[in-house]
Amino acid sequence: MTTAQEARHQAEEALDCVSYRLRRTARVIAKRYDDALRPVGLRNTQFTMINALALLGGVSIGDLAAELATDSTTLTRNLAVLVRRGLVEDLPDEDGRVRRIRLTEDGRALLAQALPLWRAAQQDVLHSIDPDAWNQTRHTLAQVEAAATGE
Amino acid sequence: MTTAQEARHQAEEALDCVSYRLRRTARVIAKRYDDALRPVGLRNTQFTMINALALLGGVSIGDLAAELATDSTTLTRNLAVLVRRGLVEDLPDEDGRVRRIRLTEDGRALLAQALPLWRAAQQDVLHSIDPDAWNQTRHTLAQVEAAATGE
DNA sequence: CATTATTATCTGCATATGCAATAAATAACG
DNA sequence: CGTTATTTATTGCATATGCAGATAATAATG
Repeated sequence: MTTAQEARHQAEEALDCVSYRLRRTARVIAKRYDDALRPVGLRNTQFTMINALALLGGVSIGDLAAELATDSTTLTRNLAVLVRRGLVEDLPDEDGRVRRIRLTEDGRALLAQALPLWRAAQQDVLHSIDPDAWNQTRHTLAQVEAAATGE
Repeated sequence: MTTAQEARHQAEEALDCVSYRLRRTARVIAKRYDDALRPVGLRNTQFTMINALALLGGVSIGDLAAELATDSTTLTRNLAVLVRRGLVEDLPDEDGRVRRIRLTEDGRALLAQALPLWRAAQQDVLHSIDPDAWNQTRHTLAQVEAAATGE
């Protein structure tokens, strides 16, 4: 019979969906970091953007999007929130199409406040698993990412 | 000196953020599955909800939210999209506060169409890594999730 | 049984996400 | 040098996400 039992079996199989598992854990863990960063008024994504800009100041939106593996239209809007708050500024480039993005002094100061909060959350999460587990997982994540984007 | 070099060092450290890595890979992989499911007009999250409902028909929003580790307010809105499309129906319960959610016939039929598309994407992703890698990663994800929610 | 507490869901608000299409500017070409 | 192609960024649209607060209904209490 291919009806009820078969459908049930297939649905159970699909619970192992890689995308579902990743999105689910990402949601749960993001909440953890969001809680940790709340005192400085930053969310996960914002912390990541600011942190990346601390390393790549003066980068274009396209390059930053590639660096963070984000869609550039998403990044445009996410950055707008930080610009509105005075944490980031976007300056014109010689090339009239390009905007150069960089941290303001306020942005850099807030990042300094956020880093200890982030580090506490990070250590908390890492302490919940075997020391090697995160290295293996990070490696696997990088592999599936490369395969998904590289083809 | 604790200024430029130190700040740079800390920012590099924060690139290993567990939350960032998970969200990033989840984004990339979700896109992969979204592409695969586009022919049937379903997105990742919708496929997951419909699939869960194939197993847990007649469940309440709260229970389904707990099952999917999602916020119930998010689920309320995500389900509304599926109800609007006639894939899901929500019926009143004896308890006047509770809504019983279940698939419609159309929803069940669409899931049947979606499953082969999902399976192709899943196999594609799994083939990009070592056979054991996903088992290990899934285990690690479950561990960090449990630690983050259980405390 | 009336009052209070708890529970289930939904709304308002803000951010996050990406596709399709647009606008603006530079680059390439003939 | 003018036309066409390409590149960079933005907007319109729709879904995804969760916190705070509101609403409605049941449960607990005295």
